[in-house]
Amino acid sequence: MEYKTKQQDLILDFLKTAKGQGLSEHVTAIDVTDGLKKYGMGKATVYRHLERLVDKGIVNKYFVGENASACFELIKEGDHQKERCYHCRCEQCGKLIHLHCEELDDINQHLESEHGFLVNPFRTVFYGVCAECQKGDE
Amino acid sequence: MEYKTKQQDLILDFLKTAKGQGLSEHVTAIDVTDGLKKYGMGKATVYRHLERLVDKGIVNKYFVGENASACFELIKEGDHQKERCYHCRCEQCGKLIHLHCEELDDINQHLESEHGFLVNPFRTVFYGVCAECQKGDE
DNA sequence: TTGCGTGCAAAGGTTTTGCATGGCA
DNA sequence: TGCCATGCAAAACCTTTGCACGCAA
Repeated sequence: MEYKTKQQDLILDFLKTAKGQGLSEHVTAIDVTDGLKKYGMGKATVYRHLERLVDKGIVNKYFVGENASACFELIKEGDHQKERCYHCRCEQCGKLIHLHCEELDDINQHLESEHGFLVNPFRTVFYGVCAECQKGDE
Repeated sequence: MEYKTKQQDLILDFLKTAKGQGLSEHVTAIDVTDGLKKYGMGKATVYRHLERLVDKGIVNKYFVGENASACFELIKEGDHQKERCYHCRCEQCGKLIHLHCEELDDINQHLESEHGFLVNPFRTVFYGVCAECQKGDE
């Protein structure tokens, strides 16, 4: 049995509107904790809810960057069908790039048919160097 | 100036032979620490050396799975040219699959030419579900 | 002898857990 | 009234840092 609580809604709302709060789409548990501290929410509650949302398949959890903190992202409705969103992480400036690309869909299909591996695009992050940082290197 | 020490060699040897020690190619700092504890090696030394090896480009550091612990992997000679090695992580059984695939090289080229993003294959991990676990699901 | 490398312990940051209390059904 | 959810604090966990000593050059 599961109860419906204020905190539950607050966390979901925060994830939905994270972009408007000066944060990127990539939100750490700390971000959520800090953002909701004003409502008197404890961090344990945040962690417990985020974990539960991940289990339910509503939220995606992934790791980017050097630090050991996980990122959470709401999975949008459309994402299940075609609006797949891939992440590229620049190892130099730390920027995280969202991109939608059919070629990447193709490679997932290839991995599935040839290697039997079904890719989860929400979790997968490409590491590398972004265009700007490549310019800076030269 | 850099000194040559016993510990340095021990860590490199451990990475080279990790596979033979009941571990996969994917070794965490904890694995190294535990494996070399018998030689009286402190964990700080392990972390400092691993970081240095990463800076030198000898060892690759990447994150897999739920826990926040980093994995380290020796970069083999051939890898720099064509023997690129991609990682696939099964979200269900936790298995980590190494694979060499030209199609994946193609996608990297695509990301570079079309999106200006230069992928680092050593860091990039595909998340998803492996063949066996897909069978189990049905 | 110089000063980098080491090991220990302590600190730092993130996440998990225990427990008494509060709130939903 | 039951019992899940919450908040606080403490613990667990991985990693980094400070410091005195040891060892390579």
